[in-house]
Amino acid sequence: MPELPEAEANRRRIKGQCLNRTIEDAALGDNVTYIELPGDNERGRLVGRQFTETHRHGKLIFAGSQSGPWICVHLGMTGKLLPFDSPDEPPDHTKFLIRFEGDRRLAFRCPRKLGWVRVIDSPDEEIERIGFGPDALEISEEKFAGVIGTTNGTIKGALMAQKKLAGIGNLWSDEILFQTGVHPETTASDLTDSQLSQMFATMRDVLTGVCETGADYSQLPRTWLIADRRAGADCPRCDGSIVKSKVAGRSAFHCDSHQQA
DNA sequence: GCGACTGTTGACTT
DNA sequence: CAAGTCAACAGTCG
Repeated sequence: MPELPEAEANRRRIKGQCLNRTIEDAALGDNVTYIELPGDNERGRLVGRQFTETHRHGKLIFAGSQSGPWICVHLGMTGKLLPFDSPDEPPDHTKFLIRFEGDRRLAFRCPRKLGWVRVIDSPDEEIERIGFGPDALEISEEKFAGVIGTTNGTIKGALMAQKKLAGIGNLWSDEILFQTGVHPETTASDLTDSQLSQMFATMRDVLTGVCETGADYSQLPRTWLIADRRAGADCPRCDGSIVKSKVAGRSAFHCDSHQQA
């Protein structure tokens, strides 16, 4: 579950179920080669501490406290943070497991091992270190227009560039462009002020809308692309049809009628 | 069984 | 700066 709304749904689970409980243990799961996870010393730093607050920036999820330490989690393609209670067993493909006092547990499930977990001192420092741009739900319209409108590459690539704008990936970039009526290969710097303004509003609508459902796509309006995001599907907004292409190295889906190049 | 997908990013080359 | 390719991984689908 990898973009901003999915990260937000995972953050909320931690906030709801894993705060203010003393950590008794932090352990690695099975088969953890090739995946970045905290080492012995870093895991040891968590023991005896509590998470008292959470934070999210783009696709990154944080849990920690003012005095630290924090965990910083990236979900990759298939990562998920799953709180549960003993004696239930952790899910398959659990790579990192925190045991809180009492029965509460937090599992990081990550079958494809493209996600990671770090123990850090400060979310802001980590965001700075990685070099992420502003969070897509915190950026102002002016800064959005400045950052996106000056990119010489494709608009789809610009929306997905985490160092410009953090939080949007393949799926929701397609949705935003679909709803704004802009072709994914449009050169970003060719967009008009009006198009950028409309795209900013649509971006917020899409991201907040998905967040409100807890990233349950079945609850999203039928007029969105998401349910028909496959080659040959009828466009849910006009009499066009959905075509698949490759833009910025990713599979892109758009309507051949209301998203003209 | 094989090959080609897949919501991620990073390194590297053009 | 940006695009394209390859790489990392494992599950799923045809």
